[in-house]
Amino acid sequence: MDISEVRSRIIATADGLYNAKGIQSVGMDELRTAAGVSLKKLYQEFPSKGSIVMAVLERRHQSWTEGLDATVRQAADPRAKLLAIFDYLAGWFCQDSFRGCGFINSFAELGAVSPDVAEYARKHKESFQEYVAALAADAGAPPYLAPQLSILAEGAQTTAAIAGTPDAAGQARQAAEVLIEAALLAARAGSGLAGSAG
Amino acid sequence: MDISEVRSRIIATADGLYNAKGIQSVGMDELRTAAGVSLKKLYQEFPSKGSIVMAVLERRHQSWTEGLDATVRQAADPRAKLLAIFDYLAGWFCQDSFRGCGFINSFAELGAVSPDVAEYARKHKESFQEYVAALAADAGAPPYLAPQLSILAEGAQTTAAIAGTPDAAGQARQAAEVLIEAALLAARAGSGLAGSAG
DNA sequence: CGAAGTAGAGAACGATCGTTCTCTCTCTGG
DNA sequence: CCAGAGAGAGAACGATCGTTCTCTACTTCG
Repeated sequence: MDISEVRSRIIATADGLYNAKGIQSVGMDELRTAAGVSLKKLYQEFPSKGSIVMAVLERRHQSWTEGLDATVRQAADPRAKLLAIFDYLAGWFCQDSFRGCGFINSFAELGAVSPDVAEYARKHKESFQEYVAALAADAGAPPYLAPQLSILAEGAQTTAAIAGTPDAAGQARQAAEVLIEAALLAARAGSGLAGSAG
Repeated sequence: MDISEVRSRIIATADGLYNAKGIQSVGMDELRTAAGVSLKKLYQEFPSKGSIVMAVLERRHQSWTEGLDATVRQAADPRAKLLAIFDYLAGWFCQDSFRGCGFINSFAELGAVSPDVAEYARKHKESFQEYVAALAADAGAPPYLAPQLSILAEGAQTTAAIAGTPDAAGQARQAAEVLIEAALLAARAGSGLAGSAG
């Protein structure tokens, strides 16, 4: 467990530094100092910087998934769960450490030269879309709603990051309300017709 | 004019390389070879790599603005102009060279360490939002519509880049239709009431 | 023709990167 | 008390980066 403690401390430190300054701007020596471990131990735990990057991405994925799900679970009904996605974003955007989605950033930085990073970012976004799709299905919405909400969430992240303000979360949430409303109306109308016809 | 020709050739080459491989992954020597100029001439035209990056950002901003406006101008009515934004995105996403929004990417890569890059990315996004706001105002939509459509456009860009498919453009366009419809309905209802009251 | 200024090619330089090696110190087993 | 394994600190290494310098060749003007 001690060996795991130092490992997770390295990953957590790397996560913070990579988020704050970008991956390529943080050298192994800076990470070593910040994590308070020897360079030898660092390379004992990880064979290369690339493997640290992948470990950080895994940590981010887990953190995002758990945090999002915790917020969504607090919502009462399926429609509120869909909107809770944007409440989670709002809380995230207000953190001082927020500098945009770590997967979008790492993809932008390394996606073209590191297939592993590109693939992991793709899978992360795919899993988010599937998560939204499950929530939308629970709400009885037609399948086209999930990509729409996912795109809104992605856009809110980059907009908030570049603008430096959390406004985009609320704006995206209001847009989501409209889209959900319209999709549910269409579904009810569609299923009603189909139901009466079937 | 010849001095300007070599300069623009350098910028165009740098744009292509930076887009394809990321800024930090492209060295001055690679740029020199690809542009077919001597290292001396390169540093004669630009004092540093950073200034080339800024010149590339300017070129991207101009290219984006002109391309978008050309597509928008072809649309007949204000509502179609708003939707034309997503048609422009669709065409862009289908290009082989598409690797995401260059401003999002450069912000992710250098925003934390280069205030100039961060500021330019912010201004670019701001100008896009103002452009959308003007189109939305022409359509008679309430002011909240523009940020919603901007966020959709941003999200479509990152989604398409990471997923590697152009699907997001169409999905965002459909969402935009719903949002525009709802906003115009609300505006007509609101102005109708206000007008009858005033 | 001859001299001088200019441009190109690439070597060179200092800095920094990821990674490895060395040296020293400590801790443990007998 | 001692021998040896292991860990920490940081020097060292090769590669690469951005940037500058050198050397050569060509061109142009008198």
